[in-house]
Amino acid sequence: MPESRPRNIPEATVARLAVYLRVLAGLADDGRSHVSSGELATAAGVNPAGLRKDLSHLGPCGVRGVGYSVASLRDRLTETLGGARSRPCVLVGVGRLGSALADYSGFPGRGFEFVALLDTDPATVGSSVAGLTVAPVAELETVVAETRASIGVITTPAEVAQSVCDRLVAVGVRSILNFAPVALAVPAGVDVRKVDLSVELQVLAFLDQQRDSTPSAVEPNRVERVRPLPSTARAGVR
Amino acid sequence: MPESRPRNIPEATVARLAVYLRVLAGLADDGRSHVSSGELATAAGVNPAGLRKDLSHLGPCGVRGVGYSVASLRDRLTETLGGARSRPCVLVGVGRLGSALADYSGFPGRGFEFVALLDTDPATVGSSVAGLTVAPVAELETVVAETRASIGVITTPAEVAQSVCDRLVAVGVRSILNFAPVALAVPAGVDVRKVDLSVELQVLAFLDQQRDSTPSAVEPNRVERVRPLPSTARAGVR
DNA sequence: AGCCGCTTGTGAACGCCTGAACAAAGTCGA
DNA sequence: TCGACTTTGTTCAGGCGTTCACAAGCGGCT
Repeated sequence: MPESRPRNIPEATVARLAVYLRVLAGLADDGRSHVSSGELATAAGVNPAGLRKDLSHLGPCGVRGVGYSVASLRDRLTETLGGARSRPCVLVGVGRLGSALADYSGFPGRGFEFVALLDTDPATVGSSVAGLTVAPVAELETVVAETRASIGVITTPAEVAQSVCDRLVAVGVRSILNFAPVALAVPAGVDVRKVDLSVELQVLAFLDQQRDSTPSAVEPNRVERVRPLPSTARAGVR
Repeated sequence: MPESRPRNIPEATVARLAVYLRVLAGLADDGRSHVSSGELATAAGVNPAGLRKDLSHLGPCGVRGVGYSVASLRDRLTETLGGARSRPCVLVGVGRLGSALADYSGFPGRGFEFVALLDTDPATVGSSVAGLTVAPVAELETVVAETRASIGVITTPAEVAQSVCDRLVAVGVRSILNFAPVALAVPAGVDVRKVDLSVELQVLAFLDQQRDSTPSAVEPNRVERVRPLPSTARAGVR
């Protein structure tokens, strides 16, 4: 019985599960054997009730009156998130952002693993980044076919992002993480997640400006800790 | 009359406004004078109706039957998002990710501007990144006071992120963008946005795995183009 | 000058996610 | 062995965001 019943887990929940997994890894290193939902929630920066709801998506995995077993919950999350083996990822565009991301492959058990890095710059091609040798982007089709990569990461300039995306899709990549500031057009059946670092800063700047405009806003809200959202977190006066 | 009435714009809308602004800048460079909501929406990767709703938050700014004036809408978005002047940002942790971000300061009119880069590594301190000289992190308090920075960006290792955050908050920074994989604890009145690159990849890996587990899922959904969300976009079979 | 077509702006419904309160269950102590 | 406390798992209501669909308004053509 490989997968039990988690047929449809909300995307926001999946993102939080990954956070829980990281916290649990830290707790395991500290030698902890059990955790309560409250402690785990504060460490992850979420609401305890929400955490329990998230965990309920993969069936009962805690013991009432005691809490969650760190090791077993960690293993269960690892299995749910990453499956048995890590999925191979290809990264295109080994600039500063690209090489920083390549290092996130870090330790296994995360569900993904970089198997190839591609770039056009002759000065970068051939160099070693995160234990991999950078290959020329001209070999994209060959590399994807050999590694059977199903995930592509685009950290190229915006001008070439769409063409790189098209080539990735053409050779079978159906999951793409896009850091280029463009909206990629893809056929049905392809997942695209977009991360826009510039937009994140602009949003923060807007909130900062808005707060200055209203020194003491009408709502004296109080929040003790950060209240994370799918990918971003906010807390404080609005 | 500086600000008209946009007292409370949803955060998700603000993120999209930043995207629209970038698209408009490109259209202006191409010499376009007017755009329809449909064209702008496809370029930004959103729904036309949603785009109009987003724009409605800052009052009527289009002409019925014609569309939006590229230049005037761009100016209006610039004013709304960034205000009159760019807000000063301090970045702590000039690694690969940090230096990549520093370059995003790129051209002005984005609402933010890096005014200082800090790091602890003696090899990095003193070097020039994105036109700025990296200062030692020990001078954090002095630098923030001199530059009156109100936004802090944390691209340090996770171990020191909380202490850096505490120091930033102590000297008056009330908006923080956190790239370290930890949940920062901050007092009320401080905004924290978190970007977790590792989680993004894990979510993508999960979706990829889930799709493989269900070759032909129960729902034969069809989507022609990417359907973006606040910070991420997805499209395709689930 | 009047009509037609196009586009914006807005109102309402749908669905999702979040947050809180309640019941089930298991353990520890007596 | 029984009771009570602790903590999980679930259910319910509330809010937010997105989407669809229609009315209002403006330009261009005849």
